Amino acid sequence: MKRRSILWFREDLRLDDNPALVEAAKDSEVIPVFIWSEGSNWPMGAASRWWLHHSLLSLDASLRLHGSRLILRKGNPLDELHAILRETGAQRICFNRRYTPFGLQQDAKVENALKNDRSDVHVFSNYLLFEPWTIKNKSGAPFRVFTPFWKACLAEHIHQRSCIAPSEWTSPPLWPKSLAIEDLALLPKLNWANRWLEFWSPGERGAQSQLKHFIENAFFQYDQARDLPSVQGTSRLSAHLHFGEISVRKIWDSIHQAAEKKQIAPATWQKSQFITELGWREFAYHLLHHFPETPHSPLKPAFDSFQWNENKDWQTAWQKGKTGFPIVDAGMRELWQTGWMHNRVRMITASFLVKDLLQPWQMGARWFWDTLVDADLASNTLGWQWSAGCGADAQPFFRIFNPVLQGEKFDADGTYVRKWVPELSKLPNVWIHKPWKAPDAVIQNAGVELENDYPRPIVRHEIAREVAMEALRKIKPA
DNA sequence: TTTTGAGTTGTTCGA
DNA sequence: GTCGAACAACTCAAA
Repeated sequence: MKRRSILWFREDLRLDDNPALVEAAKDSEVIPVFIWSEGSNWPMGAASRWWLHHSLLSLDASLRLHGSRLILRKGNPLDELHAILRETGAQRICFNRRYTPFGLQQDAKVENALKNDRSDVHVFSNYLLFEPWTIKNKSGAPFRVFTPFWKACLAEHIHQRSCIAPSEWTSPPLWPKSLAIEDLALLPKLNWANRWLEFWSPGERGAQSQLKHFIENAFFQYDQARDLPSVQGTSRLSAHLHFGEISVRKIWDSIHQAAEKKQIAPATWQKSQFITELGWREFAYHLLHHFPETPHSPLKPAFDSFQWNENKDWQTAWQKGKTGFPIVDAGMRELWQTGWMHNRVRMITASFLVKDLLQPWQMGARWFWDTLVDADLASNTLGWQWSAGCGADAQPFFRIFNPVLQGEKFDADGTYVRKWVPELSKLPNVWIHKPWKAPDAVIQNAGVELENDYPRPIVRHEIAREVAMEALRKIKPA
């Protein structure tokens, strides 16, 4: 009898460069399975669930082209895997490792339990370029500064061999029972995400075409364009990467090839800003692994004593994009309307919440977690702690962004603000980032009535900055 | 052990 | 408008 293998999909919703699939298909019938489970202390946010819903549909469609299909289950993963083993008589289970503290822990439990039951378990690594526990500084401790971390990574040999999907594989004579996608209830109940398919193409095919598009149109201009939120200068691969619709190795390889074609040396393209961004993703997982409390606690303990000034009205204004600062409001509305926000604007809105409004960074992190289609525990944590100044790169005094300056610098012609804050669209460029300073006649001409059509600023930045500086000075050293 | 240089993406002030 | 220095201050990483 031919071997029978369960291929357990999680954050690797693709067929290409999927070592677990290659192993599962080796001389074996393949049973692809996805198990929806909500046991984690960071249950998936609403926007990510929307993405997952569509990604699973896409994965099932790809599998069906191979005469296969995706078996959907929900509940405790170990129980479900046991049930499927019983139902199908499979003897092997293959999966790719996850790297959140919860994911690693759960996978270890599952792996041990299954091995104890004499199942044949194969676990692979391909979510990251480097295992978080292999990179160490000269004292053998984890890095807390990005630059030496990434330098140490690049000095390592990168195993960049991708594997390709088996051209065909066999299916079992009978499929185990599967839920319908609707049974997982992943889509939001409100009609919040209805238009998102206009913005995004979840799934492996969408991921690959986005990568191609990025390399052809934006990679070589990344340094100049990545900071401009009105321009498609970034990769927009984050959600695809998070769900493993494309592997980071595949991205690395593709850029390698494109650079080679232009005769750009490895030493050069490996130092490019975009590759460095991949490095930040590695660093985020490095930190999350070594400091698993950081999704809710500051890496720098001194910040435990920081005096926040919780204010529900301000939090709501920030969430809804009604702070009176156009660049902040544009970002928050882009987030709400598309499930995504440009990276530059993530920094601006985060700095504003934490420094200008003195709201706890954890509150912002939770909001992003729920509303971003690319929500990733490692990157979200790193980003918020960086903005708050309590993380791996503590320069809190230097990181109080001026929302007007940032707007004028990175959205000079106001295109981004006009798109997401249309009530200001008729304001001339000079005033687009500071409508409260515009002369009455200009405001009237633009058809805006401050307070009714668009709020006045909920704080004065110059004062808020001083207050934040004072609060930062008061932090007691740990 | 001590010292030294440096740290993703800033802002403000004064010349 | 542009430029460089100062801001305020600490910890990390390596020599």
